[in-house]
Amino acid sequence: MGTAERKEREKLHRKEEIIDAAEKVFFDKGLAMATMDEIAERAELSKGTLYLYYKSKEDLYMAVICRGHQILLKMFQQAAATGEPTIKLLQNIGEAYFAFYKRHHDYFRMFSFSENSQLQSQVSEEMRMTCAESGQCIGGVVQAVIQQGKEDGTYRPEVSPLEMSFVLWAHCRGVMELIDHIKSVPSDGIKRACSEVDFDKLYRKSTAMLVYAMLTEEARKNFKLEL
Amino acid sequence: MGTAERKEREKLHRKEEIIDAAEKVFFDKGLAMATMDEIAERAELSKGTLYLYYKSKEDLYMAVICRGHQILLKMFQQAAATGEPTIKLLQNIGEAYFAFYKRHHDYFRMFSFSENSQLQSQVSEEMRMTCAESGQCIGGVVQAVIQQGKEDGTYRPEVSPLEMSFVLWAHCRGVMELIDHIKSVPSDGIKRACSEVDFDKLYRKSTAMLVYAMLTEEARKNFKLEL
Amino acid sequence: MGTAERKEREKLHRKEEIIDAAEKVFFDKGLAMATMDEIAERAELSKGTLYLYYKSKEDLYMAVICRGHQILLKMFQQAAATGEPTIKLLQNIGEAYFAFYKRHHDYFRMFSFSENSQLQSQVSEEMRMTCAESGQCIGGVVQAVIQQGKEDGTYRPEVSPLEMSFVLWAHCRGVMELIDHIKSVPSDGIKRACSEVDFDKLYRKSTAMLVYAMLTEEARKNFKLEL
Amino acid sequence: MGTAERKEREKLHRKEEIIDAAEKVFFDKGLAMATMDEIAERAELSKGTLYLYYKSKEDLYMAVICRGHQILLKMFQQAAATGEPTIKLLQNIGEAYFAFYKRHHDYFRMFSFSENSQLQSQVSEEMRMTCAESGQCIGGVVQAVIQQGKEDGTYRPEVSPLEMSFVLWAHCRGVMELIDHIKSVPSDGIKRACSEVDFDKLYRKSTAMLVYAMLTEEARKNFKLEL
DNA sequence: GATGAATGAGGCTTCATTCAT
DNA sequence: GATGAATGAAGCCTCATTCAT
Repeated sequence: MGTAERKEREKLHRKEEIIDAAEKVFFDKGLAMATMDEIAERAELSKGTLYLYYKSKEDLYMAVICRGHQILLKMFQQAAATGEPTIKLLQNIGEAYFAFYKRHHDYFRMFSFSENSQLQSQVSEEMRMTCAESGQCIGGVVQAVIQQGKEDGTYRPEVSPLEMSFVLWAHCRGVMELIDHIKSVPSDGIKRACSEVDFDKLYRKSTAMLVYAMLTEEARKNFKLEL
Repeated sequence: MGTAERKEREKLHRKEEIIDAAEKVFFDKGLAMATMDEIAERAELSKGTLYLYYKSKEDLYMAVICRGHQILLKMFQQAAATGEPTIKLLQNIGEAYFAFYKRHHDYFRMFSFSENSQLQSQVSEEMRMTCAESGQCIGGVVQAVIQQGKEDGTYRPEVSPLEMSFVLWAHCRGVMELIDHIKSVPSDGIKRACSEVDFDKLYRKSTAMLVYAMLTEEARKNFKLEL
Repeated sequence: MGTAERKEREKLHRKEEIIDAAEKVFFDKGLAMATMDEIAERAELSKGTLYLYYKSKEDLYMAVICRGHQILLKMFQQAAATGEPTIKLLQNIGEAYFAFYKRHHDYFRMFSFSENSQLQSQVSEEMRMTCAESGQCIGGVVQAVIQQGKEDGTYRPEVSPLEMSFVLWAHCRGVMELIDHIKSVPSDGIKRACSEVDFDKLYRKSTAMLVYAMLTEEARKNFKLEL
Repeated sequence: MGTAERKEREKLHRKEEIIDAAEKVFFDKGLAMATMDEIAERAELSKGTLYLYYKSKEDLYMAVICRGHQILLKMFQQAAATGEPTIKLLQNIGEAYFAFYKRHHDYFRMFSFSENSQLQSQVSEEMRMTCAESGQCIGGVVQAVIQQGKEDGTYRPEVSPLEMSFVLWAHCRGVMELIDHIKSVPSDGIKRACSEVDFDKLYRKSTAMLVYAMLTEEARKNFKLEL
């Protein structure tokens, strides 16, 4: 019956509204400082209702993470679907990740925080799974592109798509975290030392270094690595 | 007079004892779940005494971070002082970082967590400075080695030691964080997919990829990059 | 709907219950020594619930003050509504204030304490306003009576009701505070010196002195001032 | 011996220094918010030393009160020693009290607070006595002036110097407390209502009202009471 | 006499979560 | 399904006072 469907739709819609409110609060206050009261108020719902849809504050936090995953996934998928040569696709993805960091700064920071093991232990099994899956999808896009690149002779045959997707993902994240940290830390010492560093370029360069190492001799001919 | 000196020494010693206790609790419970009560009990001191030496729980947390920095710094310094060729030295440092991750797992995790901006905002200006400085020393070791390698023709002239120290540091951290995360997440899905991945090797490979990209043509001849 | 009304009523009732408990504790221990624990226990509520109704211990203290204001206001209103000649009404109010001091000793003391500026700074803006208003109502009663007396020729035309209400109020309070202080201080020296002073009479006499000064020549004829 | 004397002098001097520091802190923070740490720091002494000279924070507070008493006493004595007619002397004292309120605002407020019975119960018997005595001296000056006025026919024979000194003292204090309260309370409502009240004049007027009532018929001829 | 490190009791307040309506 | 009042466990931190040096 349409009734059940409608109910289901409404339920999903309500869940989205809650996340709308939650993410604003989490962005602003962080997990520890956020309160269910504030989220409820922002969602124009009672605190009790929040618990009707999410088991705990931590689950709600992870639900926001999941939404972030969806956004990033979409960006990756678009980056990988331009029909350009595979070597360009990987660059596109790198750019997409950087764009995500810049445009969705708050999500990016939540991603890092969400791996905290104390947090994980407080999240429901179910939500943890959901989130892990949405995270894997993202990695899947990278893997697929590398696989494709292997097949068309761009990447060396010994390259493992799974491994290299890990490496690229971890690398990019590590570099962006560093950039983020340096920019946010109010240490004049560091800031002065880094005044000449162009972090945007550095991100691209460093990623290119990894890609370069994966290329076949043939592909390297068309790839100019600038340090 | 010796009296003042002794007092000073005892004060420092007491601070160390407090950190001894604090780190055990933080390792075990994380910042949020750790309580000053437990730390005091473990240090066999009253809670009030803790506050005589550290301004807040967060400051104490950062003091533990600083100790971790010291440990890592020492490991980096030893890795860089073997007298081996510069190309080896960077590998040594990479290995040292990985060894640190494995031996001092808890410190490593605290490092990541400590960059949380909510936390930073609760730490006293003074402690934030202290910690930032100890962190910079570590980077300094890497920079120096790269500089040395540039001078002896191992690394390309266009390599910037500051930039590359950032990249290497961030890369290694990113990869180790990923490894740590995959290992700790109880998602069977990921685990199965990764069952064949040798993470130790992957760490080395990925780091080598970056190093490789930095090498001069000459140096590459003696460097075998395995993917 | 009646539901909302009932809820509202219950809420007010709960607030009253909390004040019931709080005033007992404040009377007994004073602000500094009173604890929210004890108030909660006396109210048979959890401590958290207290904070659902009052923002802080200080706000709760002021809420008790407000109740005291209500009591005094009622006493003043009754004293001013006997239909007696205006000269008697002011005496009635003076008597009412003295009766309040004797019957509601604890409230009286709290009134003095509540003007402490340290305390005021810890009270919420909202509560401060509420309390200030309830205080002003009391003064309003005195003003009205003086105004009435001016109009019927009892008090001199140059008498300002606002000013004289201030003076009478302050005078009475000052005298009662002194009496209270002398009685409570365990200094034998003072006690002996005052053994012959009839404080009840003194209060009346001193107030009469002020009233006398306000009277028209005409009214003075019917007013016997005893010193 | 001179040695013992010198020691005594030094001890007194040290006690004064401590009060110097303490009063600054109490003026600034009030009793509850003041800490022995801050007082010690301001006195450039260790906390332990404070306790060598004063038994408790409360005792120290009362020691400051005593100093205030001395100041006021001196002002009263000067006011009463001008050789003017007795009717003027009482006015002088009233003016002196008002001047004290204005110049030594902080002492004045402490006077009020010091009568709090919770505080009294925490003060040492010894200090309480000392303070009570210094307080009585002040009243003594007023009494003496009234006595003198009785003898020279200014005040009615039935006037009791002890009682009237109480009344005048209490009255003045009550009026000044009210003025102080109105000025410090940030309630616009009250402020607007009082914008036309000249509090300095009101203080004088109200005090004159009391004095007027005490005068003999003869004396009243030369006394113009303005309301 | 002076110090200042150590104490430790205890206060206020916050919030995630539940449950009766 | 929605509410929101009530809970109650804990947490961080303060500070007057003491005492060994």
